[in-house]
Amino acid sequence: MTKAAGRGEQTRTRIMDIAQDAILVKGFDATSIEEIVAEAEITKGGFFYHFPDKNALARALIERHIEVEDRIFDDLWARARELSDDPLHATLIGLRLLAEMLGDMPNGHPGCIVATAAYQERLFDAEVREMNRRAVLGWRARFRAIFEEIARSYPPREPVDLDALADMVNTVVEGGLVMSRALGEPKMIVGQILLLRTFVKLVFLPPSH
Amino acid sequence: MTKAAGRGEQTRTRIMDIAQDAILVKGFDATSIEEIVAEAEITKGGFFYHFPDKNALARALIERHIEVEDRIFDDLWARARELSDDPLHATLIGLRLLAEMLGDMPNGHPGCIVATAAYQERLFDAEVREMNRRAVLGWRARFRAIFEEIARSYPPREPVDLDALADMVNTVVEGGLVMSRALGEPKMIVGQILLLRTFVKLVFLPPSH
DNA sequence: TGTACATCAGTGAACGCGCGTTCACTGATGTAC
DNA sequence: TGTACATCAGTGAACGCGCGTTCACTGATGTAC
Repeated sequence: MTKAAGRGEQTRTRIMDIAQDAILVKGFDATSIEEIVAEAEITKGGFFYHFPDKNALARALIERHIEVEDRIFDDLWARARELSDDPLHATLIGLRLLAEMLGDMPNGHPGCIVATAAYQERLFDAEVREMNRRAVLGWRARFRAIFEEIARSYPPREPVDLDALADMVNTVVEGGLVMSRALGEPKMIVGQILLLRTFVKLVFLPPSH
Repeated sequence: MTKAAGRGEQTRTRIMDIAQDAILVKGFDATSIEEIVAEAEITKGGFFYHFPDKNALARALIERHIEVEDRIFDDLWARARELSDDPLHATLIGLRLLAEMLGDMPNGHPGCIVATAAYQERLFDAEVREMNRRAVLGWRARFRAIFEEIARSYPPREPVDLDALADMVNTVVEGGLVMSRALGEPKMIVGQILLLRTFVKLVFLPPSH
């Protein structure tokens, strides 16, 4: 649509980028408009030209974050599907790609705005919380469809709730982000995703020996 | 040690309880000293009699939270060990007890202070971050010992990194907390813990048929 | 048993600073005629 | 092609309010003699 973004659009994006980096490190409240505009090299008034108030910035960030995350999942599973037609093997590849992507991020992955919002509930209005909820439900539906397809070809060796299994992907991502932040070991999340991959393999793949 | 807590000790504990509830809902910054002392029915001055500054409150909360969480794991696995001498079955029982405990919490589990701190890094000093790190490493060591014992009797069906598996317990707890908060479904975390239990079973238990 | 002093657990008023928000104004770019 | 006007993307100064922190003082409880 917008081929070349205008000056305003560029500034708006710059504000959001700077704000996101800071918020993921310090939290929403601890990130002042003052420091954002200083780094963006505009004045406070300029900020309020782009966003009616600070909450509008939060809403815009969450909205964008959800879109980006959706696109990442789309891309990874599309690439995985190119590498294997079998749904199970494609998903095992997808999980490996996901682990690689999280491991390749320089000085640690950014963390998840959705998680930040979840732990700072009262800061945001009902609309934001609902956006968050629908995003998580969307991820559930996405992975549930994938696991359903797998289960048709590979009957699970133990009864598993496919919704729970679908949620598990994001549970491990979110939990892994929290844990590797707390540990100060950005690579720790890679091992967690690969372990989830082993679990998926064990659930669906028949014993080979 | 302190058999009957004195008046001061009681007030201090009340402040911490009130603060913890509020912080888990709104985040640290969004929780003002003013609202804490209002609910505790003391004045601001009273707060600063107990804590030199607001960061000292955060440190005390994290310290206490880690102790409580340690005790919970101790208790659950001790009870599980009473119910089965076999390390694998005891752990499967322990995970079920953990799921039950998280599910039984009225109006949702409180969430994890460690996670809050992880996402609000810059608010806290190096000491707090180090406390957090050592707590997570402690949990890793605890569960690694358990899984090592299990692995001696039940050789894993797929090669698994025991440190990663040990971390997985807390990854699923933390991730489950984030996800069930985002979803507004407090029970969702129960399914995630039970799914982890299924994984542990699949990794160690030989095929029964 | 009564008195003097010290410590504990606060009160209550004041302060100042940062932060979000407002608003009148402005230079540059785009559009109509 | 030049002029008039409108819109865009801000500037810069001011405001006010909440929040963390300080501090002098105080009533109740504990301890020494």
